[in-house]
Parts: sequence; C-alpha cells; structure tokens
Amino acid sequence: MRRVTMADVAKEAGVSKSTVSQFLNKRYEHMGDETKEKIRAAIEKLGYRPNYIARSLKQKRTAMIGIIVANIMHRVSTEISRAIEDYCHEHDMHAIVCNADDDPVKERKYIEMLRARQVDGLIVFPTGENIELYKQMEKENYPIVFVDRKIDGVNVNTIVVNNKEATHQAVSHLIQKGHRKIAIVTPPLTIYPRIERVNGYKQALRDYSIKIKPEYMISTDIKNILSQLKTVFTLPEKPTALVAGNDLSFFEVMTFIKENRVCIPQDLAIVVFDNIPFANISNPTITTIAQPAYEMGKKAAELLLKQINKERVGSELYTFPCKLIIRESSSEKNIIN
Amino acid sequence: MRRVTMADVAKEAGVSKSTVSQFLNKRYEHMGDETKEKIRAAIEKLGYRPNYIARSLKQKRTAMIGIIVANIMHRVSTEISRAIEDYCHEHDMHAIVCNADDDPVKERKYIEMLRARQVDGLIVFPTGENIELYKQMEKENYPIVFVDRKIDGVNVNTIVVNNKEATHQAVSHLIQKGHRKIAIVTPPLTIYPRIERVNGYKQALRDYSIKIKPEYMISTDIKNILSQLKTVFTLPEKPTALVAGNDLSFFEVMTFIKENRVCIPQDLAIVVFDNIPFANISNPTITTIAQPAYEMGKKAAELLLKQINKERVGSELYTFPCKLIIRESSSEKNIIN
DNA sequence: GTGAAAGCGCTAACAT
DNA sequence: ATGTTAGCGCTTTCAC
Repeated sequence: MRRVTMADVAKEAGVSKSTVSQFLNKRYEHMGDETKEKIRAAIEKLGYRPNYIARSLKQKRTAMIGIIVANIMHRVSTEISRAIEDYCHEHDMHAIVCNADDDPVKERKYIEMLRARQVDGLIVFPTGENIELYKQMEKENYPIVFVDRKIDGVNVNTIVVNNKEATHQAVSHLIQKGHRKIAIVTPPLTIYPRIERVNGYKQALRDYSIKIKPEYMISTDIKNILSQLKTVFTLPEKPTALVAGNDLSFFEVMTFIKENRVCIPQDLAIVVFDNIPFANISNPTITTIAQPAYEMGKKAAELLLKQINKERVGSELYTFPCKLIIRESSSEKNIIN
Repeated sequence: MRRVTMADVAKEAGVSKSTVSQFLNKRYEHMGDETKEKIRAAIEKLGYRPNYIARSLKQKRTAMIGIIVANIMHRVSTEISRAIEDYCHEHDMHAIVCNADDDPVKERKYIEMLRARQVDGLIVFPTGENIELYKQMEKENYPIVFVDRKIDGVNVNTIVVNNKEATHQAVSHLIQKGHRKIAIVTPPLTIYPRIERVNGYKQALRDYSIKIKPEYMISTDIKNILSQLKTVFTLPEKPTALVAGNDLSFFEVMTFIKENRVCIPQDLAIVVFDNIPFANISNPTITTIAQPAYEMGKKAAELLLKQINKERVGSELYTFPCKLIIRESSSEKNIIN
C-alpha cells in the first residue's frame, strides 16, 4: 500500500500535477469549476494527504520556528513559550521547544539541530555563552529574537523586563511598610537579570539610607540556599523581610519556612520575583513581582515573524515593566489553618 | 550568498556527493583517511550545515513526533508532555506539542497538520470525538499511542491511570478519618476518567454504607462550579470533606474557600485528584491523588518509538496506579498566618 | 574506496 | 485554463 502522492491524484482526476498543486494552494483564479470538482473527488477517493516536507524542500521554508529556553524549570519560561506558541498557531506556524538546561553545549547543539531542520527562525533565551554562534547568526541575517537576557555585542531584537526598577519598587514597598532588615536570595549572579535584581535591591536600600549588609545577601547554587538561610536566621539581627530573586529560590525559602516554622507574614514578609502560580489563592500570602509573560511572548513571536517575512529587521531592546502584586493577609488570619 | 549545499562541499573537497553523504552518515568503512580529512576541511571552510528536510524527504522519516494534548491547562498534561519530550530527546527525536483545547475540530486539524508534516508518529490525549479518524490511523497502522483516555472500539496502545480505584482509596481514607458528608466536584461527566472518578467515589460510600447524596455531587462547567458550591454550602448538612476531580475544579474550590473564609482542614478536608505543584510547601494543606506523569510519559514515548521502529505493535491498555499523598496539618497550626 | 544517476513529492516558471 | 519541465538537497543502489 504505497503512499498516495500528488501524481496519483493527478492521474485519477485526469489532470496534471501542477493543476493539482494549484488547487491545493487555493490558486483557483483560472481554474474550471469541473476541474476543481474532479480534483476534489480524486483527493477524497484516494485519501490523499499532501507532504509538507516535499513542499518545504522546494519552498525553502518550513513554517516552523524553534524556541530554545535556558531553563524550563522557571515558570515564566514556560508561560512565555506558551504565548509564543499561541501566536504562532494563529499565524499557521509551529514551534519546537527545546530546553538548554542552562548548558551552553546543549544550547549550541539545539541551535544547530533546529537550523538543520530548517526552522524559519529562532527565539532564544540565551545562556550567554555562545557569543560566536550568536554573532554568526546575526551576520547571516538569520531571523532570531532573544528573550529574558540582553547579550552585549550581539545586535538582535531582545525582549527583557525592567529587573532593576521592579526590584527597587518592591524593596521600597517593604521599607515603607517599616522593614529595615531585608534579605535577598538569588541563584549565583552569573547572568544579567539576577545582577540587575540585586542592583535594584541595593539601590532601594541606599535611597532610604539603609545600610547594605552583605550577610543578608545570599547568592548561591539552589542546593546551598537552604543552609545559608539557616545561617542568616541565626544572626542576632534576623531579617524581617526577604526578597526571593526567582521562583526556584522561593521554593527553597518555602522549604526553610515550613521546616523552621517561621510565621508569614508576622515573622517574615516575603516578596518573590517571578510568577508563582496560585499565589493568589494559596497561603502564605506572598507578594510577587509578575513578569508580563503573555505580552513578552507575543512580542517576541511578532518580531520574529516580521523578520521571517522580511518586513523589518532592527535590533532593538524591548523592556517590559513588571507588575508588583501586593498581597497582604491582614484580616485573613486564622481563616486557613 | 547562496546556501551551502552538499554539492559545494563535494566540489571543494574534490570528491562526489555520495562520498560526502557517506561521511556525514558516519559510514566510513571503506573511506580513505585523507578523503575524510578533505571533506572535514571543506565542511569547516564553507560552514556547511546539512539540510534535514531534504534528508527526510528521501528517507521518509523526520525524527519528529507529534503530541496532541486535549487541554494543556491541566498540569498533569504538561508534565506528561515534558516526560515524553525528554525521552524523545534522549533518542534523537523531537516533539511538536499541540493543544486541542478540548475541541475535536482542533484535534482533527492538528492530527492532519502533523501528519502532513510527516511526523513519524503521534501521542494523543484524545478528545474522543474523532473516532473515524482514530480508526483510520489504526487501519493504516500509523504509529500512535493514546494517553489519559481509553477510546472504545479503537485498538491502540493506551496509557491511563486507575481513576476509579484511586478515588475509591482517597474517599475511603476520608471516611476512615470520620467523614460522612463528602462532596465531589468535577467538570461535566463527558469523558471516561471523570466518570470513573465519580464511580470510585460512589463505590467507596457504598462500601461503607453511606448514602449517596446527589446534592453533594457537582459536575458542571468550570465557570458554574463556584455558584453551585455556594448552594451546597448553604445546605443544612454542609459537607465536611470534599474531593476535587481535577486541578481546574480545585482552583474553583480554592477561590470559594478564600472568599467564604472556610477553614481548612477544620471546617473542610480537601482531596484533589491531580498533581498540584507546591502542594507540599503551601497552605492550606491538601491531600492529593498524584498521577505518575513521568512514568506515563516515558512509557508512551517508549511504546511509540517501538512502533515507529517496527519492533512491536500491540494495542494494550497500560494502567498506572496513582499515589495518594496524605498531607494533614496536625501540629502545624498557627505556624503560617 | 569512490562516483554516476535516479528519485523522494512537491512547486513554479514558462509554454501552450 | 492547464500541461511540461526543471529543480529543491539529499540518499542509495549499482558500477567502476
């Protein structure tokens, strides 16, 4: 039972392949109604399904894009990916998502893999370590958009959030609520967004003339966070508020809180930089700095498709504002547990 | 600047296309060392990247599979998809994920789309409404695996969980803790797993000779759940325990709880059928019936790849057991809030 | 050991 | 209004 091809349809309908091709591509300008009907019937009878691979080979476009996420464990990455996929589907494109797992080697492998598959463009949450590869794509004018991290020296459209300002705003809010001893917990300061978040934190303290205490600043691998938290909370001056630099750090903080029976928010106020699902319906009540994932993803996809369609190129930096979502338990005490 | 093709490499290296092809496919059995080196150098010099689309056309395989998820809003669907993708990547395959959004029309569209793209096989969380299409694929012997829902009359390898038994176990547990007034909330009973969950609930009540009260059983569209919950909780005999049939129902329940200041678990014990992220670190403390998403995804992928490689076919039903994860707050009172 | 040639299923000039 | 033809970039017999 051989695969049904366009030639079979053509023969069945008594026309040529090109006519069938016209039909399939809905170019029926000069096509007889009966011809149309014959082709339609032949397709139906044979159960013909077009082969997009063959078409792609000829047309040199696959209607697929690749998304390379630095680390899919971050909630916001999956949210942005989803937004990109949705936008793509609306425009008859498909997306292949790959997880670089914060590994530049994997990132490179996936970029090459996806390009070998002839994806029409790439949206990358860059690890930042493959500068030469990025530059090469830029030089080739290959359609690409960066998300989450700006890479210096690579001129590519880039989507980021206002990490510094948003953190500044959140810390200022804590200070205005009376907090003076504010800790911050992040993964290692190896990438730009994390550095900016810490910078925003420091700036806010400075603006209120509060001394920056290095012992309140934890920046270490996820697996070490728990032990360092223990150290901080045995200091004579325990923090009364804490900023988690991203969701993964937050989970460590939560584990610490649960294990050590810290009361939220009486003993400790918490602000998290990242989208925490169900933060609004769950306790402890935590304030979050939400990234506009949907808008970011949509913009990234939009820019990429424009590049693919040669409508524009450019290499601008698009900075999206985060939203501080303040949740304070106030009157909710003793409702839950 | 034309794209570099294999012919260019061949010319540059002073060999023929077929030799280059051999080289790329690592078939160097009878290949001179100097030939190898010449080709390697030419590839490097020209920056050649193979075109997998052309290869796919010739080989009639794309090393891609499609995943069609009934509704990506369910946490467990994304977990299973992730597991499938991981398994695929380990086997040099890629996956394209599509969200049917519980819409049979979209499901059909995606199935046809993915097959036109020549994916080597499909993993489908079936809506259940495209029986003819499923049967056709079965007849064509097209590699396919169903996940989450068994479709009667379609003989395809299928991965499900023990919905009925797991719910039975959870409800039994509630009864053993002294509950007699147990409600259940699910989306409409249109698909098999939901029906089975309700059946497990009923069976458990029967086993303990507890009367089944229709007024405790809410099965309605997500958007109506809230209002029906209000009705239930104004009954003279309020439930003391509640089973949420899936994660989306649970979120509605949580909203209700928050709005109406119901105390968990004093006023109401809650069990959720589904994987709720952070259930372990968050309050209120809820018991969950966890589906083994990783194992399910892995098995689905494994079965599909075997079909693709013609190692086996079969159309078995694989039932995975869920795990009841009991979380009771006990001594944790007043630690949080 | 390496090359020549045919062909995968489709599209797009160009002819008619 | 439809047909002819020449590829797209690769793999794969089968010769040499």
